[in-house]
Amino acid sequence: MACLQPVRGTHDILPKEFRLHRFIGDLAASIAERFGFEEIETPIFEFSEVFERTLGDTSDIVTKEMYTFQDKSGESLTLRPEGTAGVSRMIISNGLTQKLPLKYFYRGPMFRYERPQKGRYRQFHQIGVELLGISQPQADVEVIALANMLLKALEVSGNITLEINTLGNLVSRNHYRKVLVDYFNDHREDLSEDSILRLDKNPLRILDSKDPGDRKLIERAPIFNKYLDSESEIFFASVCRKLDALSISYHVNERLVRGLDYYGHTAFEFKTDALGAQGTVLAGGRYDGLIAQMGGHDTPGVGWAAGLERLSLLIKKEPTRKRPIAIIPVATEQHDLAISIANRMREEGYNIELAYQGNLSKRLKRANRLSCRAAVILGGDELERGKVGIRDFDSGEQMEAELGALSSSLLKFNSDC
RNA sequence: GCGAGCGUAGCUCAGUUGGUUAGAGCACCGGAUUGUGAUUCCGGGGGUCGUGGGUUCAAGUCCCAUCGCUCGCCCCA
Repeated sequence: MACLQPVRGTHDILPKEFRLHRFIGDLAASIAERFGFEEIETPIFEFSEVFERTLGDTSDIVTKEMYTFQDKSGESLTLRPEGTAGVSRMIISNGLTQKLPLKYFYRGPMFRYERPQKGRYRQFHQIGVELLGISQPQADVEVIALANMLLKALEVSGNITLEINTLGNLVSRNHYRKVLVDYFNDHREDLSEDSILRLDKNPLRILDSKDPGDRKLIERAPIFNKYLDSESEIFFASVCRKLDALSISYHVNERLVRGLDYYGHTAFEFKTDALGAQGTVLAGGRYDGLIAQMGGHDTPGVGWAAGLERLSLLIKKEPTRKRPIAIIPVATEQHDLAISIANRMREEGYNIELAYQGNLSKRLKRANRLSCRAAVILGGDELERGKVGIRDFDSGEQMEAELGALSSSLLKFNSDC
């Protein structure tokens, strides 16, 4: 029986949910297009090195969180855990750094070997954008504005707030890290077990700790802003000023950090309180060091990604779709006619449900259940006079129409649901 | 990987201190109505009670293991 279950953390996407995914994805693609971002797709697996190289050997991520396996030739492959590394590899492989700046939108499944939680799965789906080749704050603001516009268009429920922070440039960040490590070392005995480990592996992440004891220490911890050099300061101020100019509201969260070394300057997250512990709906930042770290020419980049599963949980209104019209033969004698009328109407752009089987009552019942707007009823008596019945499911009225002028008679039944 | 809670029909759930043949609503299928949907009435199919083991005269109920789900921790690229 175990084999008939989906693998832990994966799930089937049935039509209702799929419509929602497509709605979000299509809307995102179209808004991205307004900003000049073109949609691309990279493979859903890469040589493991693509991801390992970007992550370094530091964290749990490589050992614990990736879907890594060997293929038949012995190559180590990894199902992509996120989009940026693949896009970066694509840019290097195709020599696209000749044509900077590059603006890409992508969507598709991602894989992480994690324990499932609310809005968090082993196979999940993301949309994302990357803007490469621009080291000025305009790029950061462009991608944030795009994200903001998308969330607004989606009319997502829950209080979504934009939190933003700067991680500074490399010099500032190293300086701050040193100060932070010193501070926490002085209070080592008060740190949680997890955070003592983080002190060595990833000290900035302590600022994100949920442990109440840690949080007290964090409140009094040195703040990043004070250790920014002037370049970092000017950069962040410029991002904020431009957001103000666009009337995009944000909250500066000095504790907002990123785990990996290639991140710098802007980091941002759109968060909601409606999803428990998994409150980040859309997150991104500047990753100027990434492409160089992967072995390409030093190329700045900034982008974000958002999970469709989480976004879906926040969508209030169902996406609409065109209601179909049913073509219903009364008896088997009309089946051939029905299928040819159905196809003709489809060629003219109508959504047509052909009633395949059952008596008239059942066919109508089924058409009704499929939320058809109307039914074209093909009965022997009417057809002899060159007519068909048209039943309006909303009003309950039924009228006759010329078979030859069917298409125009159906025009008024174009509606969404 | 760690912790807690939960697994009874497609869905939501009931099932007494362990006691005969495991129930309801919704959904589905059929009929009333073989040329007219939603309403109504009548009927029907569906379950190895997540799985395996144990205790017991007797287990959906108690115990152990395992799988899964949910929420949280770690991690969050």
